[in-house]
Amino acid sequence: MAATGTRGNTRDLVLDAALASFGTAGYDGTSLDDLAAGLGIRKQTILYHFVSKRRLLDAVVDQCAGELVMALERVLAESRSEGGSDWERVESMVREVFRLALDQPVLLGLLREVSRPNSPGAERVRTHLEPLMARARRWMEDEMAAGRMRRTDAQLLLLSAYSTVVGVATEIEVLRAAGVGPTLRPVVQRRAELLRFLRRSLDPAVGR
Amino acid sequence: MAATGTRGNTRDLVLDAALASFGTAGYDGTSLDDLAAGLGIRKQTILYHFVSKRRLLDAVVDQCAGELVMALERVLAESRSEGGSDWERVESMVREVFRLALDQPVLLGLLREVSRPNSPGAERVRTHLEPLMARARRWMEDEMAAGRMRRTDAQLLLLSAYSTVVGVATEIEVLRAAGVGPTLRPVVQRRAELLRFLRRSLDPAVGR
DNA sequence: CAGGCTACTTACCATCTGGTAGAGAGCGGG
DNA sequence: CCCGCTCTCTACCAGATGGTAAGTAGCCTG
Repeated sequence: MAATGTRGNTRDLVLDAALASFGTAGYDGTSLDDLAAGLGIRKQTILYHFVSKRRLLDAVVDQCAGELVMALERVLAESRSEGGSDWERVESMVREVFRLALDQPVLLGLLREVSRPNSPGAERVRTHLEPLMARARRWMEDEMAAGRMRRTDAQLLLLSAYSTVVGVATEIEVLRAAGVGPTLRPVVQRRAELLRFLRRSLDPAVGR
Repeated sequence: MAATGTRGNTRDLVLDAALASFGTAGYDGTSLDDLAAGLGIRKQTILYHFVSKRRLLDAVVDQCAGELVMALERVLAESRSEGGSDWERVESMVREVFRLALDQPVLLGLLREVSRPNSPGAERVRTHLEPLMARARRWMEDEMAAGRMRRTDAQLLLLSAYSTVVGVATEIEVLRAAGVGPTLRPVVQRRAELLRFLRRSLDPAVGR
């Protein structure tokens, strides 16, 4: 039948809508019926593509994590081919993450939702991010050993940077709740703070 | 009947349990049945004291906001009687908020839950915090006008500080999820960063 | 001791939840 | 032409959810 069915894009539509809903209303606050209704389809169509609600969340997380990893991979490759310094590489990664976060605010919502302990999907997001983190950590520790990076606790630094990004989600919402329009300034400020923090922690060429 | 009923403390027990559950599992993730079961009472007892689930959340928010306001009021009074400078006053307020947040991590959980847009209770928390914010803002603007405080956007600064505190909740959870034990260091670091940020923005006696 | 108030209970309910079963439409290949 | 595959639908369900109604035990007061 498929009223609007131009091939198999229903799955993607569901994925997008689910991302938005999970990111704003939360997992528990999202009902498959509402989700389906919003798309003009029946809940069973969702369950056909994604077996269960839980697996729908998994799929959403997987897609987002995939996008993130790809984007970072791309930036990393560029920066490497341009032969930038460690610090320039770190900076371009941070900028990319913030760009991604601002382009798709829903991503931040999902991240926030999923970074709650005991949240379904928390584990899954961790399995996605852990290799990324481990890799970054190893790289940083190598650079530290080679004296190209200032010595510090790599893991703690990475986690701190991570939660700063997640914190941006909170901040945007807080600002909107306070009636402040979608200002770019606080976000830019956060980014500047994070970069300053990282630079102070990592760049051996910076005093103090 | 009242099996354990030593006067009217059931209400408070419910309030505490609700705070913990709302703060960790979220509003939608909390069921009155589970909440009651955890206390060894019947759901209807909860509804007797708090009419509806929604109003239970309101009561929890009210109590927490009340505690916060009282704590801040107290610190403010102390600092004033000691005749500290503006900057010392700001610093003691920040320290108090962080102390409160670390003493009762559930508070941060609730704040996080409730600062989500469209969240029931978001509006209520705002009505509690708005007068506080407005007051702080007026005070700051007066101090700025008198030249005792560096000129800046007071509201944006306050909101930024607010979301930093909420962000601490995220950070603690992220760290625990990453297997890092309950370290105090990142929190202390955040506080130091916030204080540095505020000092740079406000204290006319600080360079740069 | 009757009456009412407080605190909590059991009984019950309408609605919503995620999920199962199975039918039907379109379609491509043998 | 019909079989089988993909996709979506209707029909249905068991359990959970928030909430209502009404009862009951203790207790204070007139």
